[in-house]
Amino acid sequence: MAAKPKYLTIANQLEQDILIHKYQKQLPHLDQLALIYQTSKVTIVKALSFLQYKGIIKTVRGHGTIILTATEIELAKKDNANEHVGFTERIKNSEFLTSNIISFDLREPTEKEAAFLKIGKSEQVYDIIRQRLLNDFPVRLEYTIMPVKVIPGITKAVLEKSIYGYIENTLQLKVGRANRTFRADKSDAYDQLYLKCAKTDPVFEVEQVCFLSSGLPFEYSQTRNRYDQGELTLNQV
Amino acid sequence: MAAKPKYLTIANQLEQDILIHKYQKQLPHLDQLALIYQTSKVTIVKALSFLQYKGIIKTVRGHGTIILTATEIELAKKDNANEHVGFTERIKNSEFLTSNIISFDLREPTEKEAAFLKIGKSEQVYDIIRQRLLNDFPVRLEYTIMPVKVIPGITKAVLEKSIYGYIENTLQLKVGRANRTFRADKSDAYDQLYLKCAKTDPVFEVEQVCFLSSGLPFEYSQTRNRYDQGELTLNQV
DNA sequence: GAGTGGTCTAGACCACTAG
DNA sequence: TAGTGGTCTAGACCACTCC
Repeated sequence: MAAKPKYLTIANQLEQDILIHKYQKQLPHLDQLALIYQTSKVTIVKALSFLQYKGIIKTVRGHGTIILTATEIELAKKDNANEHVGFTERIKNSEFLTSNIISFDLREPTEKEAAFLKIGKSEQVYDIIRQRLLNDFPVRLEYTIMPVKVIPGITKAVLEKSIYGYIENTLQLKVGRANRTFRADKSDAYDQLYLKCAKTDPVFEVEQVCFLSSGLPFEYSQTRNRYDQGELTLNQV
Repeated sequence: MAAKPKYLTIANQLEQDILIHKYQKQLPHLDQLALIYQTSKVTIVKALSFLQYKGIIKTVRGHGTIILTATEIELAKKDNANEHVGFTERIKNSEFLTSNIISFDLREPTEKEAAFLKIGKSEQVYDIIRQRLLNDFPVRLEYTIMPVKVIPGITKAVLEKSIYGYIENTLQLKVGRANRTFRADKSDAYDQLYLKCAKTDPVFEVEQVCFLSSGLPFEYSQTRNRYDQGELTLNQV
């Protein structure tokens, strides 16, 4: 018995069929698909709504289910919004991402940080600055603030590995939602030093607040990306 | 009879109830909600999955439906990814957005443009450069390329009003998906001139390809935002 | 094991598109 | 008006969490 729900199995099968051009511009009718997959209409609808979400098809009420053009499907796959989730820790395929800890302190939060993390002014936070290198070339500078109360026991050893791994495996906490803001900014002296960028080079900044699945904020961070090493692509309706 | 499907009506009602703290940390069980709203369980599930998508609740199989913290809900509402859809034309509440046409020409596309727009090298395109001002202050510089064949009849009068309005109302075409890439870049001489920014100021660039609902690409554009006037916020899981 | 969310069915009916 | 996608029901059963 497949662990996957039937509608996902059907969605994946349909996706394959679309990719090999088994269907041309349109899929068969819902009833026909229900017959083909020996299932009910509602299940087919669910499968199709998943494919629509993925940017592969488009349903038009009263008309039919249209397969998007190859160009649209191709671009939809460039969407990397989810790769920025846990951006701090994500390692891309076979690339060599390393950390260089620039500083690691304990202190009280600023007013802004306390507000973002919903903590009192006297509750201590870790103040972590890390340089991230991709194949030995600096790509990001990360300023991370975390409340000690929420994420206890961070050490240099943890920072050198993965904070997220520590949170999920050692502390057995689950990471939930995140809120990220992307913007351009001027580079400052630290950027120039640690990103090896010119004085006139901008940086691509990602400011984020991350929550545990319990709803507790556990990280406020600012990531300064070399402007030639970070961009975000979205596919939208 | 409400034009809205029942599950949306229920979702909106539940959202209101959550906002006025009618429920504390958790919603009633599915069966209970089905009873309350005199509907079937599946409809309730659909309503909840919509609220989950909106970032208001979180369903946990085997446990219940949890209301996210006020902080999370608040941040979820800052997501402005969809405001960047039709960014070129969207006018914010009661703000005064105007256009200043810097140039408007017809020419053949570059190789890159032809590739993005899926047209031949000899098919003419409009080449439009517009400065956008918010309350008389320059905020964006837009470079827009459109194939004449796809969007015929563009004039300066159209540009001064709204290209999207012309496409949808006059040409009766429907706008479909868009693919956008956000990045930081150095400002160039034009940015400095038309965005009134300093030589060292960066710009926040949005590069996009837009499609008609038919799947035909109709616009390739690069929008250069003053770095203090444009940012993108996403809320993710 | 009790409780709760998720999936699935078969069929009715609604809403929209297009000729 | 015919064809097609969307919603809805009532109830069965599955999958997961927590005690």
